[in-house]
Amino acid sequence: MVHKTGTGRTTKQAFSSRPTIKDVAAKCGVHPSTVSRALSPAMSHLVAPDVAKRIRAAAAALGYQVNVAAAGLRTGRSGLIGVLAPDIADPGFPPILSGVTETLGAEGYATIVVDVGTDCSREQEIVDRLIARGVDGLVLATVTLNDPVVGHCLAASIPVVLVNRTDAGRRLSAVVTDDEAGMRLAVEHLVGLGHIRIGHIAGPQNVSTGALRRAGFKAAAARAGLSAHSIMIEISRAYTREEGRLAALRLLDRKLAPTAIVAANDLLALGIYDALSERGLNCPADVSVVGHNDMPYVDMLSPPLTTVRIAQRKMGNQAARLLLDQIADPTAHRKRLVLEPSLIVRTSTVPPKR
Amino acid sequence: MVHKTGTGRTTKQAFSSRPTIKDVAAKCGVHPSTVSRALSPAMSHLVAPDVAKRIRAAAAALGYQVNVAAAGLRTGRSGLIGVLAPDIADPGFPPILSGVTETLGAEGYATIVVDVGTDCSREQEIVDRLIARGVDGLVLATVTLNDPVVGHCLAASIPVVLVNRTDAGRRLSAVVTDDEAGMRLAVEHLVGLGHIRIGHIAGPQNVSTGALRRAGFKAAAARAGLSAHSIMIEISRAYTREEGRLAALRLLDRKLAPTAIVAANDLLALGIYDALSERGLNCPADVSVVGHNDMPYVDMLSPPLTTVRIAQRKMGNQAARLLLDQIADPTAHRKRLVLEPSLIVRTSTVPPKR
DNA sequence: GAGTGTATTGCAATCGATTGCATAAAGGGT
DNA sequence: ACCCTTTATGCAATCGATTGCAATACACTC
Repeated sequence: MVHKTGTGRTTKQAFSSRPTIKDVAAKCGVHPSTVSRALSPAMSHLVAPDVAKRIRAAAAALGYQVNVAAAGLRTGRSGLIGVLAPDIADPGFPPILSGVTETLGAEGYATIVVDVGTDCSREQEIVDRLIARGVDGLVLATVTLNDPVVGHCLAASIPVVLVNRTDAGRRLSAVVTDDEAGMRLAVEHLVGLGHIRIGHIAGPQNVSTGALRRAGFKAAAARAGLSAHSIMIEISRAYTREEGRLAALRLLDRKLAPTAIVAANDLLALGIYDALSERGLNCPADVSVVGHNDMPYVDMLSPPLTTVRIAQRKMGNQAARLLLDQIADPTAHRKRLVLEPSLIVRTSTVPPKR
Repeated sequence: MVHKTGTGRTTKQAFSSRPTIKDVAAKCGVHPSTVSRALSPAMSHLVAPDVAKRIRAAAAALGYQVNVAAAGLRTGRSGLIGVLAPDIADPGFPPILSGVTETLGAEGYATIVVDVGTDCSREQEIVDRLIARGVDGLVLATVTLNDPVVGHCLAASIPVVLVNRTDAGRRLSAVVTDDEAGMRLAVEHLVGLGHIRIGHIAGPQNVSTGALRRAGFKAAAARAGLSAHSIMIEISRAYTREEGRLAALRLLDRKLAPTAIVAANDLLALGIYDALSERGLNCPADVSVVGHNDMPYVDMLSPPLTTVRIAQRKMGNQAARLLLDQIADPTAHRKRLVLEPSLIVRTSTVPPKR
């Protein structure tokens, strides 16, 4: 007769499995709901002070921590925020991320960071997965100008804040820097040094920073009195050092090469340095270079890079705050914060030769 | 009398709230459990092929996605992994993180990355919070040699893998590089160039990389025939550029300054560059410098940095794999993977002057 | 001492999914 | 025809916490 009842199953939960609210309740001889109330700041006024104290003591003794996932199931809030990053390995991004997690962490939220890479279809899927995980909000640092993911998020009516990059329709809240102002600073600096043939290596034109900085470059050049044929623009396909190198080569190989180049991004500027040494040219003697972002350690390059500094950490902080506001009041209208950039002059820019 | 009852509460869930398994079940005229089975690869063989197809179609039509948190409550698995990072802004870390998330993401896990900063007490608390969130495992890149958090994790009997840094007792699985071998490569390279007075800027001695690299430096020097008083060591208090600068100054200000310095970390090497220019010295002419980690863009420094390359991404991949194995079989014994470093020779190292 | 509050606490439903067990229907063998 | 498998589906408990409502106890007023 095989009457062996399930073995090992009876262990129930002995082991070192985490204590639950029931364990605390049992230890105190009260109902779980009382424990829940005692431990919730918002509800603790409903339980007798001495009982509450006893419960808190028991909870501490047992090492009890509320199961956030279980609580979230009931309350509908997971305390999770999804962050989509274009490329974590880009040194320009971590400061933004720091800012986001700092502000969010202070409010008890944890962040799930996903490195999207280039693949745009993946982006949609990633957002869906995060929503399935029950995130309370999303921070997107990846959107392209006409990104389908924007409509997708709107349809899901989930709080979203864009950071660094914005969408064409401006349908979502965003924290960005003034891309046009940044380029104006760069161009005015170069014109002030005496440059009259200036090149620009633009970023991908389907992301706002690429398009806006290019427009800003053109506007600033015109404003500074440079004619249309004294500026030249090459568009890179990605914000990478290699793409920057390729675009810079195209610029340098023109009949009338520029005496200064403004990059839409520091990584592109690194590529310019590569291209220059490849062509046997010297920066800044032959060509001045201006970057954008002031990512960490560009002051250690040879030569130290003149670049447009943007307040990345602050950008992250403010994006997080905007998101928190939006979670607190989902009906609130979308907002747009624009941070002012500043120019950090180092030694990659000098007056043109003779 | 304030008898206003909660308004707006009755909304129930109309809105655009996500569909649940019940909605799918209703639409197909089957029981939720059937839907659950149809949608779970492991259980779908239990439901009739045509019904399963109908269910999948309905789920797709409704845009249904399983609520991972709810499922996790029942199954006890959250699909979440916690990662503790020493400092996200350190360019050396993102590649490790990429590796971890890549491997974990492929298996359906999402990662919560927390930047711990310096504060050690915070670390304990962060781990507790992550456990409360129900993470299925932890990747720690932050442990110190005698970190109380190790015992804490052991007590919680939660799968943990250490990465890059290890604990003194070797009580947890870990993926690290051969710190001693790396220093041997550096020292042998310098000795081969003819250096006979070599300095070392060690990292904090309470983390394994700091202690092991220092030990490795000493061993390699002895092995290469350098006497104890021809090597000199300064210990930095943190892996930062500023601490590197300070330690380098101490080294340079000794009566008999070294002709070459090996840093335990590239960030420290940056500080050496700073200190050198501060003292009016030139690298490599006056002092050769070797870094450690080969973090991104150190090839663009002036001069390009000779450094010990470690396979960060691979380290991340393997740590993730180890963690997955440990989750699959919690009784499995702890493992230790040691990756071999290699030396990348650039132009920051040359033979000593005359 | 009845009436009216007010302060505490318990009860039970609920969130969304999973899964062991029971049941029902269909197929097969003799 | 009957019994025994298989196969497919439904039922209901469960995971851990929260919260509206009900119930009890105690205090206070007149």
